[in-house]
Amino acid sequence: MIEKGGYIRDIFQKPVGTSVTAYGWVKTRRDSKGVHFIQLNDGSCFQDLQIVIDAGTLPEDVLSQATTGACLRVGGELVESPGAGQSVELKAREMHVYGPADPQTYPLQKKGHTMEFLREIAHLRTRSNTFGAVFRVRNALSFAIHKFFQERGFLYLNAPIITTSDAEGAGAMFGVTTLDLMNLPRTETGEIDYDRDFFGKKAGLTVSGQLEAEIFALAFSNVYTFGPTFRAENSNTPRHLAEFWMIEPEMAFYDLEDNRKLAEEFLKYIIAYVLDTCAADLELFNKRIDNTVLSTLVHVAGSDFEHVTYTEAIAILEKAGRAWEFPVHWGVDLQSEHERYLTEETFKKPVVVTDYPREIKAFYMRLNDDEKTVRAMDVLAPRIGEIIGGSQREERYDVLLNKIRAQGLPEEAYWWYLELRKYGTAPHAGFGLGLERMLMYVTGMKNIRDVIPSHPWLRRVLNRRKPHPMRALL
RNA sequence: UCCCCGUUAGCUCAGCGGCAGAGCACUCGGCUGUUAACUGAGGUGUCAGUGGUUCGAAUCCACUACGGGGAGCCA
Repeated sequence: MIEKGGYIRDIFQKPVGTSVTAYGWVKTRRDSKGVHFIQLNDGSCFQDLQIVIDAGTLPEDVLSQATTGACLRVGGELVESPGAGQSVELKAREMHVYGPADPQTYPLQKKGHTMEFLREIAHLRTRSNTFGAVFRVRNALSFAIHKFFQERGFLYLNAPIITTSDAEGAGAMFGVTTLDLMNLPRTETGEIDYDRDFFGKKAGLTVSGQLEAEIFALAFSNVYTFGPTFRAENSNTPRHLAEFWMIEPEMAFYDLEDNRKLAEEFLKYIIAYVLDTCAADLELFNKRIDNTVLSTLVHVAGSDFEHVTYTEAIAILEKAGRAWEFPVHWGVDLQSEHERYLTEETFKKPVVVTDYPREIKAFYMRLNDDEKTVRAMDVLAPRIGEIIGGSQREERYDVLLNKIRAQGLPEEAYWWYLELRKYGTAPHAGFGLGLERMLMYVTGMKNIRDVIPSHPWLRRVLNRRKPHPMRALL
C-alpha cells in the first residue's frame, strides 16, 4: 500500500532532507567500491529515483537481492545529488526486498531490446522505459479525450458491446453465442437456428458505436462514445487490431464543416495536452523511436490542417507524375500510396479530405446536391494513414430509404434507424478516432501491437491465427 | 487473404556443405559517486520442428510452426 505522496514522481517534489519511503522495481544497478547505485522506478514517471547505498549501510543478504527486476521498498533521506543525471537522490537507510529477480533468467537487460522480443514478454515489457512511456501517454491521451468533450458539454455514452444489430456495416463481426457448437440446432432449411440462441437471434461484438451514438445525439444533442470495438477482419498489418478502442462523437445540428473543425480542434487539443503533461516520455520517443515526433507534434498542435476535397486530391495525385501502383482517376478510392503522398510529400501534415464519390462510401453519409458525392471526411496523418473517418449523416428520410434500397440492404433491419428520420430528424454529423492509431502518431511507435495492453497468453489474440491444416477436413 | 524476408547462446547477430562463433547480458574479481558506468577473467547451444539430398547439413530441398515487412480492408 502506497501512502499519499508515495509515488516516485511525488518524491521528486519534496524538499531535500525529507525522510521518504520509495517503492518500485529495479531498472539498473551500478556498483563501485564504496557505494552502490540503484535506479528505482514505480511507473509513476519516466525519471528513475536514484538510490544511493554507502557500503556497509545495509545487510549484505538484502543488498545482494536488489538486482535488476527486483521489487523493493527503500527508506531513507532525500538528498541533493552531486551526480549529473538528477537533482535529488535517496540515501538509503533501510531496504526490504518484496520480490527478488534472478539475474541469470530475468529477461530484461539494461541494453535495448527489439520490439519483437518485448512483445513476447508482454507481462514484463511494461517495466521497460519504452512501454512505461507508451502506457503513461495512453493514459494521458484517454484523459484528454474525456476532458475535451466534457468541457464542451458532450454526454458520454457507453455503447453496447454485445449487439444483435446486423445493420452495422463497418466490418466482419465476432459472433457471440451460447449454442453448443458440436451440436448446432438447425431450422427446417438447414440454417443455424438462432431463435434458440441466448438472445433469440444472431449476436456479435460491436464493430462501431456510431448507430447508437446517432440515437443519443438525436436526444442529447452532443454525445461521444469511448470504448472497445471488435473487427473480425483478416487484417494482418502494423495498423490493425481485432480489438481496439474507438472514440465516436456525434453532434446534432452539425454539418460537415462543423464536423471537420471539431475534429481538427479535438486532435490539436489532445496533442497539446500530451505535450504539456508527458514531456519526459515524449523526449524518450523522440530520442529512441522517432526523432521527428516532437517537432511534428508541436507543429501540428500549432498549425491549421490542410483541407482538400476528394476531387482536388485526385487532381493533385494526377499531376504528381508518379507511376502509381493503383492508377488514379476520379471515382477510385484513395490507396495507402496516395494517402502517404498527400500527407508526407504534398502537405507534410494532417490532411482532411472531404466529399468522396457516393459509390465508395457508406449508405448513411449525406448526399451532396451534385448527387455524385457524399459529405464524408477522412483525416489522414503522415505515416499512419487514415486516423479519423467521419461524415455528415443523411437526415432526410426519403433519401436515406432510397440509398438503402439502391444498395440492396435489408430495409427491415434499419426500421429504427429510419424512424430517427421519420420523427424529429435533425442534421447531424460525427466521426471515429482509433485510440491506438492516435497513440502511434503521438509516440512514433511503428507497430500497433506495441501500444495496447496485451497479455502473454493472449499474444496472438490481436493477430489472426493462421488456419489450422485440420480445418480443411472439418 | 496475397506477395516477400526471417528463425543459430538470455538478447542482437555473423557463419551459408567439412571442429558452433562475436558483442552485450550473466558469474567471479578490480575501481572513492556511477548515469545503458568503466575494467580483467570465465561458463554459456535441441543451429525452430519433421522429413529428404549428401561420405558429411546450422548451411541445399520440401513441408509445418512461429515472427516481421508490404498489399488489400479499415480506425
